[in-house]
Parts: sequence; structure tokens; C-alpha cells
Amino acid sequence: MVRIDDVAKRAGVSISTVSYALSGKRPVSERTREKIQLAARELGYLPNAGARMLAGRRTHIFALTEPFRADTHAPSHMAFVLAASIAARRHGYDILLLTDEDASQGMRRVEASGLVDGIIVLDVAPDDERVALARSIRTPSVFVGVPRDADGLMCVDLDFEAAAATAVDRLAEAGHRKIAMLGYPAAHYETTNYAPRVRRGFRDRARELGLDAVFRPLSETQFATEDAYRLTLEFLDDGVTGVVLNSEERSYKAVLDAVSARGMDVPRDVSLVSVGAIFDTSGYHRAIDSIPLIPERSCDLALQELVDAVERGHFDPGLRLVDPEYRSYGSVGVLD
Amino acid sequence: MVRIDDVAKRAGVSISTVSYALSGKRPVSERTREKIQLAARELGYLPNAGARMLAGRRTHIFALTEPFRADTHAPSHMAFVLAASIAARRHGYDILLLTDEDASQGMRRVEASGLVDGIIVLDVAPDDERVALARSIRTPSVFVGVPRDADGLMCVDLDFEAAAATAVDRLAEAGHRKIAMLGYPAAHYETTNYAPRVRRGFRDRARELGLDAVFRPLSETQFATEDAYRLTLEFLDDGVTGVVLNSEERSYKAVLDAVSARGMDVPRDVSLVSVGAIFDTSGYHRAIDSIPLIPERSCDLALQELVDAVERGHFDPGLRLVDPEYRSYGSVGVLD
DNA sequence: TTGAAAGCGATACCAC
DNA sequence: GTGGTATCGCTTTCAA
Repeated sequence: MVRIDDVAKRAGVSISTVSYALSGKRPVSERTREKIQLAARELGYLPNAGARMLAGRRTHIFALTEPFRADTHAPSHMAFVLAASIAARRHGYDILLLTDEDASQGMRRVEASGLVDGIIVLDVAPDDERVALARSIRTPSVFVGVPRDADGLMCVDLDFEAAAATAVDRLAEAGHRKIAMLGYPAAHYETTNYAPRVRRGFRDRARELGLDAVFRPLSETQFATEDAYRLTLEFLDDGVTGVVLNSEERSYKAVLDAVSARGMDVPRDVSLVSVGAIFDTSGYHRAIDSIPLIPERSCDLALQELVDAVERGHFDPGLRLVDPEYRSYGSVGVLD
Repeated sequence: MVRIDDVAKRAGVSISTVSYALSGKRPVSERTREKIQLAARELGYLPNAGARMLAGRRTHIFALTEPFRADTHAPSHMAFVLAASIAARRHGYDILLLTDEDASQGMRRVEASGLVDGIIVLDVAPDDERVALARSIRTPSVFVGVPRDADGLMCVDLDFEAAAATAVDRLAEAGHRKIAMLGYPAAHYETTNYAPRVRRGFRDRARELGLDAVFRPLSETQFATEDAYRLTLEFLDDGVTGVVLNSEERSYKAVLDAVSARGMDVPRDVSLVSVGAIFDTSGYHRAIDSIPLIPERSCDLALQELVDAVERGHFDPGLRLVDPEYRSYGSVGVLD
């Protein structure tokens, strides 16, 4: 094992100089710094993690808590974990997985043992048990998602309300007066933090604009295809000309199929806008305009906040909402 | 922060006694041990992670390397990560995610910094860059999956060959002489470590038994449904009476649909056996016999091996194959 | 701009 | 069965 004194010896300086040269926490003359960096590289030196934690009272590890619930959507989940991990590495942090059945217990454990410098909270439920815990511990945390009561918490997320409102705006601007939203199964509006925000954004903006708007959830994840098909037909038969989509990936295709089944076309007869999709909506036979949920955006911002809290010590709670980004693929048409 | 001397003071003993009492590495009288445990519990004491690493030269952390490739199947992947994490926790270890683009680099980093006690390698490719690296470093590792050259490595996995052979056996025992296997897209046989083993097990056992056997891969993941449907019709039209399934989840339903389309029935006219599925095969309108891939089995065993290597110091490389487990749901019928 | 040395909080050896 | 203490390898203060 290569230690700091090996590097010091080889570079012909003291260990404190090595430490400072590598951490950059104190100015070191160009010449010595180069000698030290060379020596370190040649020896393949990296500071011992345990020693660094103990002496520096910083572990350079973040915990990631992610309760695997039955209805967890694996691909989205994976995308967030990956995005968080990559963002963390960019700041020099590693990610420790907290999968304890009892999430609070895992958080308490890493808190008490000082294993991590901060905690990233994924898959936030409206009434999440981790909310109370996060408030009570010293270890700073960041929520990716917004719980019902976000008081005193640092939360980062896509601005789902604004996203839905933007979708409504686009439809309204194109002259659509009768619109609909296809949503997730009703249960999602109780168990997830984002679904209700999308619905709210849709309803509120539609009301503001005086549009005729209906919201329809799927019945069950299992029937995403069938339901989406049937509901779309109902929309069309009711004279709806603009539909906001915020539901299962499979349902998108069903919606397009239903439109075809009525002998209609997108965007000629019906306009579609997707909100909060994590998947690509441009690959369908009719590409669908999208205001996507981009894990990298949320995670980059979340990690930025967390690192600031840890390193600069300024933990200021509050919501950081990511601005929606409209991706136009031509699925919104002007109504004559 | 609660330290060991706080506990020692409260229990009225020395810190070494506290350490021994809590680690169990030295006999401590019942009475003192209880006093100490009580004090520790009351104070919410957990040893400081950094100090423990430094003094004990053991981090109680395992790294998990998992390259997220484009064709990664998120649900399976998640199941393995979860299973590995739970197994690790049972042994008192935490999991650190290694998602560096360059997997070897991540492994080298944790090796050099002494951040982890061992490495779990998931999603093993036939010619995995991590194989050479694992051989060259001191940190012990365990592969969940079997690379082409597993020499000197500790590998744990389902015995896919035996699983496929068992499937063939069952069909043969039921009198089937003309069988087929529906496989993954051809690319899988180059990029994954398991697909070739299933195919080999199928072919070899069929040859041994003198059966008429054909193997057919799907064309592309994207067309899993269409391909499976078409291939199944071909099988039936060719007089195949037994089919081994080792492919996409969606293809299973397509196979059943194709059977119905020919006015046939399972198991009356055709028998089905699934090999290596990670999903449930008993929920279809005709439940399908399965020799499943169970992440918990592989991960429990893998962690067992890794912990042994770390704690008992006996790292003996070699394959540990999990015996296949046949789950009968009545999809194999006796041929008259 | 650099160096000496005092911790950081455990573990585990050596005494008793 | 219990306690004192050297030690792990680094960070950071203090001094020069």
C-alpha cells in the first residue's frame, strides 16, 4: 500500500506539503506541486479512505436511499440512480446504497457511524417517513421529488405543474378549446409526489384559460394499453382536439392507434403533448411533442446543492424546481 | 457525536473492553457486556466508520460494479442490485456503487484508496475487461456470472446449462421427440455470458437423448412479440411438440397466442418450459413451467463467498453454480 | 512557501 | 476478565 510518506519521500518534501499540494487547500509553489503530482502518479497514490475520513471529518460518500416498492418503475429508477451517481462522482463523491427495508433505520445508521457526508433521497412519497428523519439529523440531505410537507427540506425536481401548464398553453395557443389529459392509474395520485402536480398544473391552467378540460386516469397499470385506447376513443368522440399525456409508456402507442382507428390524424385532427416522460417520444410513427423529465437535470442540481451544503456549509432549505423544456416534434397543430 | 469513550465512561469500563464487548472478538463477562450494550444503546453509539477503517483495516463496504449498457434490462438489473445489497447488509456490509464509465478505473480507485473490502461484479460480459483487473488486484472479488475465461476468479451463477438440460429432460420424459428452443436475439449470444450456456445445454442434452431439436433466436429485442409469434407458428407447423423458452418476457405471451391461433392447446398439443426467467411465468392464461433465475440465490451465495474471503481470508477461486429448480405449473403434457 | 506535530476515534497487542 | 496504549494514515494548526 502506498502512503503519503512514500510520496513525500519520493518528492523530497514533507507529508503536509503533499497533502496540501494534492488537495489544493494551501498554495504550493508550481515546482513542488509538479514534483509531488509526478511522484503520486508514479506510485499510484490515493489517500487512504479511512484515514481521510478520520482526519478530515469528511467521507466523500453520499448515501442514496431508494425504497424499492412494488410499483417502482425499474427503468426510471435506474436512470435516476445512474444520474445521481455520475453527478456525485463529478464532485468527487461515491454513492452508498441504502436499501434497508426500514429506510429511516438505514439513514440513522449512516448518520450515527458518520459513514456519509450527505443523503440523497429518491422516490419520494407524499407522506414520506424520511421527511421527519431528514429534519432531525445533522447529516444534510436533498430530496429528488417534493413531499407534501417540504418544510425545512432541500428539494429538487422538475416543475411538473409548470410543465403541465405549458402543455395546456401550447394547445390553447394553437386554438384548442376542448382538451383532455390521460393520467396514471388513480393510485399514483396518492403514492407519488409528481402525478398530483401534473394534474393540478393541467386543471389550473385550463381553468385560467377558460378551456373545457377533462382528466382521465388509467384504471390499472396492467391495462395501460387497453385503457388508453378506449379513453382516447372517448376523447375523440366527445370532440376533444388536444390531449395531454402523462402516463405509462405503452399507453402512448395505444393513443396513436386509437387516433388511427377513428381515421384521424396527428396533428391534423388531434394534437398531443407529453408531460414528464422519461422515455423518448420522438420514435413513434407520429412523433409526440414532449416536456420530458430529465433525470440528469434534477440529479445534477440536487448534487450541486448537496455538495454546497457539505463543503461550503450553507444548507438553505427550499424548493429548486427545474424549468420545463418543450421539445417540439410536430404533434401540435393549429385548429382552423 | 457519541464516541467509544462516552460509552466506556457510562458503563464504567475501559474503551478496550467496550470495543471487545461490541465486536465479540474477546470474551467479556456477561455482566459487563450487558452494561456496555445498554450504555451503547442508550447513547445510540455506533463506531465511527473512518476510525474503524483505519484501525481495523476493514471498511465493511463492498463495491458493486455494474456497467449500464444500452441493452441492460432494468428490472433484472435492479433485482440483482437489490438482492446483492440485502445479502451484504445481512453480513454487516454496505454497498458502494461503481458506475464509472471506465469500470476498471473505478475498481482501481477503490483498490488504491482502500475504500472497500471486496468487489461484486455484476452484468458480466464474455470478455469482460474487469476479469483481467480482478486478477491483478489484492481486493477480493466475486463475479455474478461466468466470463469466457474464469480462471483464477470466484464466480457464482445459476447453472444455466443444467437448467436447459433439465428442461430438455422433462420434455423427453414426457415423450417429446421433436423440440425447439426460442432464444434471445443473436447478439445476446455474443454479449451475455448466460445465453450461450442455455443454448449449449439445450443442444447437448438433445443430442445425447437423440432428439430432433432446433434453436431459433428472435431477430431483435424490438420485435420480440412479432418474432415469437411467427417462430412459434413455424414450430407448430413443423410438428414440434415441446418448446424451451429463454427469451424476452413479452415473447411468452406471443407464444401462447400463436398456439391458440393454431387452435392448439398447452399442454395437450404442445408443451412449454421456460429457462432462466427472472419474471413470473405462472400468471399467464396458461401457466408455464419454469426453471427460474433467482437473483437472491446467486447473490446470497456470492456474498457468502466474498465475506468468507474477506473475513476468513480463504479466497479460493472457482465456479459455484446454483442448482436449477424446476417449478411445475402443468405446461408439460405427456405425448400419447 | 514549507515543515513538525497534534489530533481524528477506533482496534488490538501487551500486561496484569 | 479487564485495562493501558501504540498504532492506523491522513488533515490541519502552529511555527518558521
